[in-house]
Amino acid sequence: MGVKERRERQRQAIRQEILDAARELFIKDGYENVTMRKIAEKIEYSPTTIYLHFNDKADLVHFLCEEAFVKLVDMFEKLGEDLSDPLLALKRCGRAYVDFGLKYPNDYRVTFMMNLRPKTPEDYLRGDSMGMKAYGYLRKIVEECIRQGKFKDAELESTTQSMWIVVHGITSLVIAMPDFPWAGQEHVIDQTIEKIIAGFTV
Amino acid sequence: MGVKERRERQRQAIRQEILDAARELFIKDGYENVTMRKIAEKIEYSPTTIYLHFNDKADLVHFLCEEAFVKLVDMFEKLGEDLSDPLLALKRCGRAYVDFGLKYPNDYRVTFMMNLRPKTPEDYLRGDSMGMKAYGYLRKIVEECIRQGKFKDAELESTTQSMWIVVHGITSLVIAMPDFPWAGQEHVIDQTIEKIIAGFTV
DNA sequence: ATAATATACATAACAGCGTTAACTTAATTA
DNA sequence: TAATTAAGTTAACGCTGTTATGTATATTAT
Repeated sequence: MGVKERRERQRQAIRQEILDAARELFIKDGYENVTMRKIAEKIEYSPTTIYLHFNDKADLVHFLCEEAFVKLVDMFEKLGEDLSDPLLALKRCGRAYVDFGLKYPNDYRVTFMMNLRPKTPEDYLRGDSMGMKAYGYLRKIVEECIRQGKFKDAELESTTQSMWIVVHGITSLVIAMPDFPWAGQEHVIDQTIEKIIAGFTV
Repeated sequence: MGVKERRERQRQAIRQEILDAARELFIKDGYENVTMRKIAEKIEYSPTTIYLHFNDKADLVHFLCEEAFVKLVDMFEKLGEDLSDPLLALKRCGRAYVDFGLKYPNDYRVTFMMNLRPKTPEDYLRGDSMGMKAYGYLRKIVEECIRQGKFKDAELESTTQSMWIVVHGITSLVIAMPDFPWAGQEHVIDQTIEKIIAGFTV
């Protein structure tokens, strides 16, 4: 009586087809230029089939972005292992954040620059999204900086948010204005991260 | 023979009508929810009339945003007058930037978070947009910080960009995630600005 | 005064979008 | 063999920005 299981497998198979097609288009063209019809055409199904697997376009793309952010979380987990030099870990963490955002600009845009599917304060506190999980790892490193006395008189939550603000500032500005005449993009990125850390280091 | 002048006046009058209607809708509903048809209905013209005055929707909204950014530039001009304490001026300048962005979130979104009508490097260097003019004033203050030796070993352009990155990070993140549980929004804003300045202050 | 011209609009339409309702077809179960 | 369930399609709705075409009016030239 494995008929239900087989059907579920088939169901998941086409769901995956949709995701793969959508991801390819999304990475290439961004949210606005991915259309349900184009996805459908790519997998040779009718557009309405997509709605048997996802509530709407925002739902589908949100799922893609979560998949991408898993990679960021993975990277953060590794960085959080060695906290012997938390300031260095923090710097590397910030740099990893920026690099991730620049590697997946469309995913980053949807997650942190567009406010598609607006969230409530509770959504954030639950921390079920990968973006928020990454925030948690950042906080852990900041916590260790404070614990080891590298940051003096720094309050955990607000300091974490300052750090987040800075790496987001870099990422989002470079994504939004890639052709801006940066004074050495690499240099500016590293410098800004270093200086905000220095600002908290007494 | 003032007929041409009168026609031009009438032409400008309806252009202004379009701008006023568009601005009202834009401030209230944001770029995506302003439609040419809604603007047209508001001024009781056909939608196509708008195209006699603006190339397209992006063109029209861009004009609105430039109008708003004039206010930021005005503010910056005043702040740039007294540079006796350039660090304080820089802090106030950063704070003014953020306050402006939070006061006109839709204008800020279009100008610095959406990359509608993508710009070339030359566009930036010409510095004809109000956003870039504001950048110029920021740089002037940073320049004075360096000149007075408040910032040591700081390079003008990259330091200015680091400052811009920080204030943009604050602004864009708060705009994109207004319901995030900030650890005291005012506090986080001021702290982040203060700490990046401190980072550059040896 | 009449005819030609230029300007200011409007109407209708195109091509696309996300999404929903209704229908068909095929596979499974009773 | 009949009833049921699921999968997928077709057609349509109500939008969107934008363009091509037409019309009426005001100005200019004859």
